[in-house]
Amino acid sequence: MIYSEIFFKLKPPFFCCFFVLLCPKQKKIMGQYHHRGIEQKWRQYWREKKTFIIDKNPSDKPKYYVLDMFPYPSGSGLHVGHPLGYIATDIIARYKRAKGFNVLHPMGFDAFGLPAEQYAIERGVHPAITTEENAKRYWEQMSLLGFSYDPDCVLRTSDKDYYKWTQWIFLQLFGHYYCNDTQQARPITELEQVFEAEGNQQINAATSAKDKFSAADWKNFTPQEKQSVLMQYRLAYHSFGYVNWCPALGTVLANDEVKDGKSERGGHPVERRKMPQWVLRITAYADRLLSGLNTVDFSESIKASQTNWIGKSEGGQIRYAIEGKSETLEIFTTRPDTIFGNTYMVIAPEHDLVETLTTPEQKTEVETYVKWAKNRSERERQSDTTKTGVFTGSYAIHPFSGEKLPVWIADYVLIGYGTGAIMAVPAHDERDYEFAGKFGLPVREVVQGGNIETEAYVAKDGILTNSDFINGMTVAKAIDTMLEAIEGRGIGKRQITYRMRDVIWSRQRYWGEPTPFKIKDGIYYPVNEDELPVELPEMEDFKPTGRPESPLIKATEWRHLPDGFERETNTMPGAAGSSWYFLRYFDRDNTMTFSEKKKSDYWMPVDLYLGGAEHAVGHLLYSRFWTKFLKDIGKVSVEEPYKKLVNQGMIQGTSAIAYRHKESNRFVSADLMNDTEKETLYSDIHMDVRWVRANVLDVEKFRKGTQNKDAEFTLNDKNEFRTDSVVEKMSKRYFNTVDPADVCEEYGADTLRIYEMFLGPLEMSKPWSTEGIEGVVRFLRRVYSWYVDDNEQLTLTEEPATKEELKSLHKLIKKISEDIEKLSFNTCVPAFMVFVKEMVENKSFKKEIMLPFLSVLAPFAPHLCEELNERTGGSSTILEVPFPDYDEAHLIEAEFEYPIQINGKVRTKILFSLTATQEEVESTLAADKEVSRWLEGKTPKKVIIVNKRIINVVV
RNA sequence: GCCGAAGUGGCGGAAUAGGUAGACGCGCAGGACUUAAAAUCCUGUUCACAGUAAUGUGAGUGUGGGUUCGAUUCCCACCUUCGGUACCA
Repeated sequence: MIYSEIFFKLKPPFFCCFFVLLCPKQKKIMGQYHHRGIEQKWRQYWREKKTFIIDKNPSDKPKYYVLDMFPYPSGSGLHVGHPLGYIATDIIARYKRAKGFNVLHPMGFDAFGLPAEQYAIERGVHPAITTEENAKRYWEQMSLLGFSYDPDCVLRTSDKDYYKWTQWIFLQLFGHYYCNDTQQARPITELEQVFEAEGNQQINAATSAKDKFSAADWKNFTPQEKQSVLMQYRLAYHSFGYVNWCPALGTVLANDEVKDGKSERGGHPVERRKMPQWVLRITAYADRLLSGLNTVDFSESIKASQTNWIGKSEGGQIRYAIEGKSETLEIFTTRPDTIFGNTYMVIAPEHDLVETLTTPEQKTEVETYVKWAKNRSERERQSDTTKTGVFTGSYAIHPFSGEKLPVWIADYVLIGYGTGAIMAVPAHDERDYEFAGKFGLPVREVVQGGNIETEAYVAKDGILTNSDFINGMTVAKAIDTMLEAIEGRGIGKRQITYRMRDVIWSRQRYWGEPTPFKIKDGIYYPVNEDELPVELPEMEDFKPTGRPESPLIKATEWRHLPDGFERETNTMPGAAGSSWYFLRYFDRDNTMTFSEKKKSDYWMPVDLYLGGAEHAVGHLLYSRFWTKFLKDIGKVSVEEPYKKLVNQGMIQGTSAIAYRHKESNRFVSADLMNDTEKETLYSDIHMDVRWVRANVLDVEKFRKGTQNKDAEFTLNDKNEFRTDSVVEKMSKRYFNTVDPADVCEEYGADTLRIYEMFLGPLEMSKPWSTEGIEGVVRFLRRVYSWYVDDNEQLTLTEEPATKEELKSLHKLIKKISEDIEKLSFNTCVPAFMVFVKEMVENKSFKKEIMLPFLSVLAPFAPHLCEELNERTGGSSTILEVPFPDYDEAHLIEAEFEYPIQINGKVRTKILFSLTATQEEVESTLAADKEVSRWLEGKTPKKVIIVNKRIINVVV
């Protein structure tokens, strides 16, 4: 096409000479690497021959399960940042397969949930349609990169054959409680039998129940009462409590979906609101989620995030009597040693005792404060930490000194943590110190070591004072002694508290799994298993209602059942489908069970799980929790779903910033002004990165691509318009996205695969830049022309390889296999480059070398290697060609050129046999001219020889 | 504040059971081919100083110390950047 354009523009005499000149070149070009034809051909081959489809039945072959976190198919399609992890896992998958493993490498779509639904609402198109379109587009984009996903595994969490089982698992959670004695989920029917026989006094279970009852009580309960008691034990339960309500999204959100008081998605403000909700009792599994971390291979930062999120803290729960009242106040503390420094009490504004404790004199003040505090948004509360509070008028009695302690209400005490009440020890807690200072409450030092005149002393280091029977003890000893004393007097107990809350599992949104329940007379009845799935009704108007209720409420026909029952209308959160999808890939079409145990016993756990660090707490905790539960009920055998987890770094975008005058439509080249001018006189405008190369804007492309046709440009003295560049998240909104399909078209999929690996370590974040991709193009071109000459003839010869050639090859095999195992893909690329360069330079065309090389390169550049494998006579796909093993025999060296250091500085190099003795080395060194020059006549004190590394002469 | 990760040429980054710092690639400079350009190939490229040059000398992996024959790698203190998290008692 390019040539023909030139032809038309040329005048006839030119035309002829150009044509003559072109001919030999044309021929040369024919013998060059053309990625388009090759890559298309092999993609088609793989598809038609079903190369990537494997038998999912258990076999004798060792298995390897390599999994990517599946994407939610957003409307913007993939950008070059997404495939980074997919390329890495594909290399692993192809490598392991060639190493003889039975490899499962699936891909699917996390299609339900908020992002997909928001996109649909913005477009005004039904989410079922947008999801379908987007998933299709993702799949096409992924196919371009040559990923070896098994097409028979592909699943969507929004398919009813899939979400049937999401609902089924939810019902199992509903049907079980957690027994703390056996540390295991048990059927709720067992619990009913116990209640029937002996009440709940002896039950040690994970529960929100506070009240104790006897067998007789149980029998007297109404059916509603019985159900509401059981709800307090179920692992999936319905409750009424404070939740994160986001009015803009029209739904409640889980704690991990709220960041800085705003919704993670969209950044809308979030309020606290009391609402009925479905909740999962993940806290029952807190300890197992924590201890399981020691058995898996996750990065330190992920383990740390999860540990922090679970937030286990050990301490004591202490009951305080209230002066003149029968009620008691329960508090939780990790510092019972400081109890003699306790000078007042604080309860949260939402605390149950607020009303009881408020005296008539304080009533108005308390009501005003509580109302103010409750209406305060999370955001305000977090950004403004100055202490506020109000006195209730009541006093608690110190359990040891008998002192009267004023009870205050303050919003620095959170209802969601511990008991929602604290014993305030201002001398040894920063928050209490600030509060006491502000409201003139006494500060009493009980641990020596700080200066409480100026600040609270919080270190757990010092000797107890002013503390009766624990005086003179260390903090650690005092904590233990005090806990003993509390238990001894029966005023409290040792207590472990978790920061992690039970997770709210209902959303007032359309695009999710319907929660499979029917309601009648206030009782929630699970839908029968044989009625699953409860299908999501098709609705024209699926938008949020704006009220705290699901849009499904409008599906009246669907909702009202003929037998007088009403369907639950809340749907499940996006995290539901992703909590177990890894169990479905290898048994996608099973209609009898969610995942056949025989198969999961073979395939689970996932050997390598790769994905973004943003799922460090949410998805990873939920899926670990579900796996543990499914193990408890005997449906899977693994305690942990992922053996090894790696987070790939983000590929950021490099945005191009142009400056437009604030008063006019004039853009000024960035090098023509200073930073102050940029800030004060100009607005930053993101330019589409496709218009910019090396910080210079192509003004013509801008004019063609923009709506802003009247823009004027002030160029610099080189007639260029320069932009500034900023590294930030790759996103449509910043016009800095790069489509992998464009890169594939221009440079090829193999090039993109290798280039993304070459950019740097997998786990590190790095900005995208196309500068440098040429190096990879040149490399692949060189590989091609090593096998195929300018006349499209194969170069390979039958001649036996030399010792040196075999050594280089086996060094490469060793390096590549070791580095792939370490996931160090970036270091593989230079090894390939050096090897090929060496072979080409030495004009080495030995089949003995070139055939194994193809297998080694194939995981990285599958299309090219398939092509060359076929041309060199390979009969099967390269996936079936075993990855070569290296042979130590080829790697043995007889001698080594040692760098010679004199006093730690390298001065020369001398070749020694690896068997040379210390004496031989020393005498050679003594005779060496260069060495003696540096010795300046002195005798060496010591000669250190490090085998195959270095020789250091110490003078 | 707390937790985690990371600081190496103009740039992306190599090298850590302590052993030649800067592999490989980009960029840049020079050269070959070409009437010319593109493409391709070759050479050089950490910095400073000296020399016409080959080369030589010194410094050098965020900063300051320490251990060692030898430190990018280990130890101590600090600085900076990024990510997570935060009134969690």
